[in-house]
Amino acid sequence: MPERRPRADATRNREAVLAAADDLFARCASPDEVTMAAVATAAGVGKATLFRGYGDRAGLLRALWQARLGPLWAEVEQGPPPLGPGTPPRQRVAALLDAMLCFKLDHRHLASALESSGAGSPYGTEQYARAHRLLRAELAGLPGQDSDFTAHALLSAVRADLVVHLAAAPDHDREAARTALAELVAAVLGDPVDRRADLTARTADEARP
Amino acid sequence: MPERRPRADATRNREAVLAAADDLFARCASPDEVTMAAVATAAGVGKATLFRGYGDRAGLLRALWQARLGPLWAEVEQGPPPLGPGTPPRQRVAALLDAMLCFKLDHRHLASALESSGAGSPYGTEQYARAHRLLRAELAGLPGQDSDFTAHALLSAVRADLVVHLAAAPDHDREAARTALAELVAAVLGDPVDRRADLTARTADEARP
DNA sequence: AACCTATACGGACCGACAGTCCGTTTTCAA
DNA sequence: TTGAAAACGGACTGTCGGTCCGTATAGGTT
Repeated sequence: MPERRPRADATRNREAVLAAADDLFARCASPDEVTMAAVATAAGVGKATLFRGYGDRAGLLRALWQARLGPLWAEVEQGPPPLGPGTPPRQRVAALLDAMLCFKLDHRHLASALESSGAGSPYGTEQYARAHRLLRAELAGLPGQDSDFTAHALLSAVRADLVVHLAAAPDHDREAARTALAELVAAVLGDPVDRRADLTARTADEARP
Repeated sequence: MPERRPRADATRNREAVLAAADDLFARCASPDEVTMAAVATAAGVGKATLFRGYGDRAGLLRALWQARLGPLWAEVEQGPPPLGPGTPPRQRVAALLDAMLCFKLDHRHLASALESSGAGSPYGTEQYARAHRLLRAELAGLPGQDSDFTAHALLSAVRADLVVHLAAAPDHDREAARTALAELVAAVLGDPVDRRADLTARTADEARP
């Protein structure tokens, strides 16, 4: 079997569809006002081409997400610290969550499209499973609670629709959000340094009668 | 204006619809195989009666959720400790989250129906706003991080689809889940007792070269 | 009991959208 | 050049949420 490579027009159209979809999701307020027909038209392509290329709506969303997430994930898997492997667990977990928050802030439209109209719940997607496995593995090297549940809980703090909700607030501030998340992570991990300082200060305040 | 009360058949039908919907959601695997027509038929009622009574699908879901959640919410607002008011913040937050976890475990089908096919994201519903306000208020009385974000993060740890996902695992154990959540809450709140003990142990381990 | 009307009922109907089918066009290797 | 595999596109279908409107009924009035 000579293993033909795909035809030129096919790959060209794949690209066009992804670009068109990205653009439309960015432009529209709600993900589900972006119909498959609209994507097809915007990409200058027939509807069947969408479905042939991606199976269904959820497939298109997943592919688009995958394409955008690719670089970040590569950095996580084989990049330098603090995202890459070989980083001490505490720092890597913090870096991972910070990166996810930033990524989702930068790709809100896609993120919410994926979660809401995408494929029901994010749990059960391969993406989620990978992120969860990684996080759980890092947490397992740390003292403290049930690493499986903790990984879920940390990931849930950067879920797309929560991020979208936070970012939609009139007084939203990216850096403040990152700080708040970092503090949460530190608290959950029981960061020895911050926690000790924090404890000390609080004790000093409260102990004074 | 004499403020007529609704006709007897109207209220009877309202009940019937709620009961039928609850039953159907419990019986079906995925929430969106429960069509409005099916609910109408199961309730022995015309489709228009559903829409007249609840506006749209999301409205029906919300009403159903509200009806089931009512008792719990009443307990939170005016019941005895630890759920009711007057409880010390740490304990009340823990009790609230535990209660939410249990409630969602007991009403998985409804919970996931509400979140997935319901009305897109839970943020923006009055229900969520109330829970968030309450939690934030309790957290504000505690030292530590940004109480607004922390409230969101804690609530996200008991989101319906996460709970459903956890409960679907073959080795799921209700008590273990409650414990894991309680530990998470303690960590996030920086529970002074547990935390200090924990710190001591860990420091002793790590400090030794 | 007969009557009257606001209120509610129900199922035929509509528009929209995800997903499919099939005749036509394009690529590309021989 | 040619022919067949690969890809295309838009008309078509099935389903579902939601509406419309003629009909039935509750329940107050006489």
